[in-house]
Amino acid sequence: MDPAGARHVGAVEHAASIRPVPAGPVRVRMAPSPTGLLHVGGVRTFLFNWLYARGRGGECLLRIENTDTGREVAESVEQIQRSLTWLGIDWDGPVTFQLDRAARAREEAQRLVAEGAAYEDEGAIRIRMPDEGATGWDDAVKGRIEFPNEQLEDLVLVRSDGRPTYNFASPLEDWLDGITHVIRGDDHVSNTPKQIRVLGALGAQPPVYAHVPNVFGTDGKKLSKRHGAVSLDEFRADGYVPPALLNFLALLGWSFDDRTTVMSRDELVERFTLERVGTSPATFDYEKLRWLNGVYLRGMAPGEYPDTLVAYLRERGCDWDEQRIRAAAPLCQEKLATLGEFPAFAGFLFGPVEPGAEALEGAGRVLAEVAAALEAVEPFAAAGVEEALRSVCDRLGLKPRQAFQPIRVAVTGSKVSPGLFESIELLGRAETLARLEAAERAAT
RNA sequence: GCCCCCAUCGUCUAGCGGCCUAGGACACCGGCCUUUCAAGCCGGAGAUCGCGGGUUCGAAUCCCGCUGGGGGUACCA
Repeated sequence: MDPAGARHVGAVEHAASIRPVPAGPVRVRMAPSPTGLLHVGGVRTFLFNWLYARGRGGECLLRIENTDTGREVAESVEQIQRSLTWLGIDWDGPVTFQLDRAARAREEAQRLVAEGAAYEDEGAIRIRMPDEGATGWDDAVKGRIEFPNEQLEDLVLVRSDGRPTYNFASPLEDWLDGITHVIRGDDHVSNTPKQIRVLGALGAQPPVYAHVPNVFGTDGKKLSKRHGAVSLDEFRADGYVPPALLNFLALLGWSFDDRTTVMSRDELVERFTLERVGTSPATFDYEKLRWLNGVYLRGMAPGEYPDTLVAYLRERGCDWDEQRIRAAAPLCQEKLATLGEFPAFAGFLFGPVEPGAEALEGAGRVLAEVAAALEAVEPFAAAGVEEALRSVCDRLGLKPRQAFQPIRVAVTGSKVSPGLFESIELLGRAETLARLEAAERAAT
């Protein structure tokens, strides 16, 4: 035998690994299981699918991998759709369900039995796997991967109760749906040779496989509750905005170059390639997401920010006066990293405050002087307020830094707040004076 | 056990043999600005490229081994 040929072990089984690059349009699929809320790690993978398809005029399907039907499934499915839509990820055609093709799966399995590629075993149907050689593929992100066929067992295609298994249903559907690229999590690598074999038995060409790295929590373990928010819903509730999350997620396992971080949805679509997807798992960095969210919040147009803020607060069940929220928005836009911080930061504009006595210590005089000065300010606006406050400082020989802090605490109830003058303007003369007087009493 | 994958600052990453005395970003530290907090600007610290062998004139980049982590090994997905 030709020694050169013998060395190419894979060649023996290449019938199963030949994978010409599909010539037609790209078609990918996002395949969540309806078992709960959408997990950010999974969403990141869906995002890669979506970016890939949208970037080359392809299609992106949404397929629910359900094995069990249950009442909750419908809710979960809706939840998934709502979350993806919120993020700005859409899909083509109707949502499909794996279970809907159970009958077709059984037919195909029977066909395989008839052809001798599969056999019945205790009521189940198993596929015959080769014992020698190897099954491999050229992964679009990881390169060539091969598994010795002796590792492949005769896997069950259809359970004895008639339901197809995942490793049968998934490749079958990929084939039926004309999926050209399967972009999925790293954890599916070892399923791939099995699925390639299934496809081969079915007489189908395998799609291009691209296994993208998983996303881990801060301890290097699987992302879970104790790391913080994990579902899209939680991030939404915390006040993260879609473009920021989308941008952040895209950077988990993918990069455009050595210096670009902030990218719009369109830029991501235009720039995303599987070639630039990395191979090692990424850790979800909440701090960086927070920073990026702030970047997007600050970058919003003057009209967009208040709208977004109001919508967020309403969604959260907050019934504060809309006009006031809008008026407060500009004071907060550049200071908040998430919308969720607004209530704590600007709440003093919507309800009573309880200044801590320590911060007011010895400030009775300043408070009284400021109250008196504010009586005369006309009109009662930021510029006039500032002028009044500064002249009190001059008169008492205090540095603004020293004098403004107790005033801030008296008026906002906190040492950290939006700009003092603007805050006072918004609060109005009557309320400001009342708070100043209350604080003055507490200070003495 | 066996099979497969992964391994660059704390984190996300750039790097695909010489451009690297390893670049950027978040976080961190210091300064400026300043009514607080942010933001912004300037500067700093931070990686013997997991370890050990090779290959090469030259390796973070290629090869082998090891270690560590992850995944699979189901009539789970």
